[in-house]
Amino acid sequence: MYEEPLSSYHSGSLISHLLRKTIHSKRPALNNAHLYLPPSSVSGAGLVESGSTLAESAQEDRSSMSSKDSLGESSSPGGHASGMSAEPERPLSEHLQAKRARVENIIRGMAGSPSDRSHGEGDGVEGETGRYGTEVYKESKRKRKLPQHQEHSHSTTLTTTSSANISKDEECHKLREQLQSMQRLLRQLQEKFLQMYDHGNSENEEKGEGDFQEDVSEAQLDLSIDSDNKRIGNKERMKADGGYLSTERDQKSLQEMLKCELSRAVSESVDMVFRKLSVTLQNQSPQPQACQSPEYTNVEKRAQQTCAPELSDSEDISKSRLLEFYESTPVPSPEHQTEALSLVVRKPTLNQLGSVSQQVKRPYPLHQAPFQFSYSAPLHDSQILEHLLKYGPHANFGGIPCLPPSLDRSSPDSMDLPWESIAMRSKVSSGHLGQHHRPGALGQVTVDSLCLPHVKMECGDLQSMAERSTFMSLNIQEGLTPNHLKKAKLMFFYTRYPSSNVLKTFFPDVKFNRCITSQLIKWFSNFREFYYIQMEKFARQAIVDGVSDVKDLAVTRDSELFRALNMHYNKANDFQVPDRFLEVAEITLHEFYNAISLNKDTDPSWKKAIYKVICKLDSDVPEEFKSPSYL
DNA sequence: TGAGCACCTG
DNA sequence: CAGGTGCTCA
Repeated sequence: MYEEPLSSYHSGSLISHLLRKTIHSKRPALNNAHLYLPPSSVSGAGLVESGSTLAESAQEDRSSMSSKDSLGESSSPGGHASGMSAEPERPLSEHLQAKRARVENIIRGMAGSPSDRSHGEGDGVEGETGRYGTEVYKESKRKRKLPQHQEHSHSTTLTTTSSANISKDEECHKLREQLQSMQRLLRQLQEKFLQMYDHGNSENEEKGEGDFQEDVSEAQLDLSIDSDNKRIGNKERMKADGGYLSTERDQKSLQEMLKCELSRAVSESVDMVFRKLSVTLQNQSPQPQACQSPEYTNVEKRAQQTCAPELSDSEDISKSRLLEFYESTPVPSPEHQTEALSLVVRKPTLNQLGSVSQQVKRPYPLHQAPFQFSYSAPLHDSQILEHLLKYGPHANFGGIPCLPPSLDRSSPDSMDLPWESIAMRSKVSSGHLGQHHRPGALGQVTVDSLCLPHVKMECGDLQSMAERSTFMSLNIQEGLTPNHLKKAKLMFFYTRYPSSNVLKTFFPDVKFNRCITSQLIKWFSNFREFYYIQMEKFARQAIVDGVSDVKDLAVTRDSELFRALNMHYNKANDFQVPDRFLEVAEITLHEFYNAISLNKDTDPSWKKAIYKVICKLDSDVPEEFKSPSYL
């Protein structure tokens, strides 16, 4: 679809990536399916022999697998995953107004968003964080050390407000290009918006049943996560009211409204920026009179607030400079902030329940945030717009796991990683994982892990140290968090015997050392222990119960055995356990059953043979888990 | 010798 | 889940 030809910052790939994400409403249930081995064929020796073949055939078409459990995705305990809480009734007009306001907020936010960012920008930050890696575990030191780079760069920007030597034409040209690309993106946003809206409508009218599509359109429609957490989506409410058709007209009008707002905002913001540019270029004064003009719209006011000192800076008004220009914007007064911060992340979702006053709380100057968000991946307006495209200005950026230095930025993958991810929140501060976490919803949440510069700007807005540490924890970790544990447990559904390399690959946000590695290995060891204990227990129980044939021992999602395992590794039950795990569990159960039946358990090392079998049955862990922010 | 594992224990 | 222990293996 849409590609950004002028883009020097991957917006094209980002967009297509997002569109892909959107299109694939469901993650493939098992993209790493292994050859299924019927229990009858599982004699220990045979399996061991075919071990390597097994691994190779892991890529085989899954159709070769017998699907005893047809429950598959649909067996997901559906309802709970919607994450929608009931909302007190609210008049439709009010709701529409709220949406309208949100759209305006987006646009205002866009007006103040960084135009671009050079790839070099992150270097300093990364270098800084990279050095922390050393053996020592003193987090506090780390935190104190980190902000330096930012402080430096920002104060530099703030203080050098003179002598722009570069050709104004060139400058103008660059800005124009950026603005044009921004304009295109805004249009894209608009189209996407309406497209999704329409799509969502038809989907829902056809199906009448909430599914991922609805989730997507809902997420995109509902441009903000209301701070009071009371709202539910338009459609949700309509559904509650007993149908869509009756409210079709309202939706249409809302749609029209959105269209108008977006069109207006696009032209306004572009015009405004051009105006601002010309004003700034004319009088290199940091305080153009235009700023005071009362007739400016809110959008313009926002931009005027940001227009102050910086454009005159520098030998080279590069993209990164422009970004700093925005980032170093002086903290606006509260009454302005309510408008200006709309684009910006205020805080992790959990505490987004907070009041509007949170928006104006900024205990630290932007550039003096008491802790650092290093973002190795450069962030761009396109990314911001993409995020808005999906989530709106208030969407949760809380899970932003800035790419750890360990991820080589030169690697093409490092750019992609955040997009593959799910917002992660440390259980330390968030309690439980959101209910939204289910495979089908992966695509929906991916962009939450954007590393937007605004996050850095807003870190001062976080209210509690707990939140800050949560944010910190999203950078490179020197310890394992409860979220890592949870992730490890989910990984166990795929691999019972992960290699160290796998662990390193799938915990990229963890700074590995001997201790961490052994801890992770220990975790999996404990998982296996529980797993095998359950297997033995249920196998013995089956024998006691008089089960005479292994074929009568099936492991389905209804099985007690599965419930026990699921309770252990997936307590919140918000993860769709892969079918393959059920198969492996069944094989394991059969192994135990057979061994016990044959009195092999008299041999003290009788389990070893079983272990040998089971360790061959590991699957590849899905790519999503590679994201540092998964969960 | 160290890594990785299972097992036992708290 | 982590600590300790003993075993195996490279």
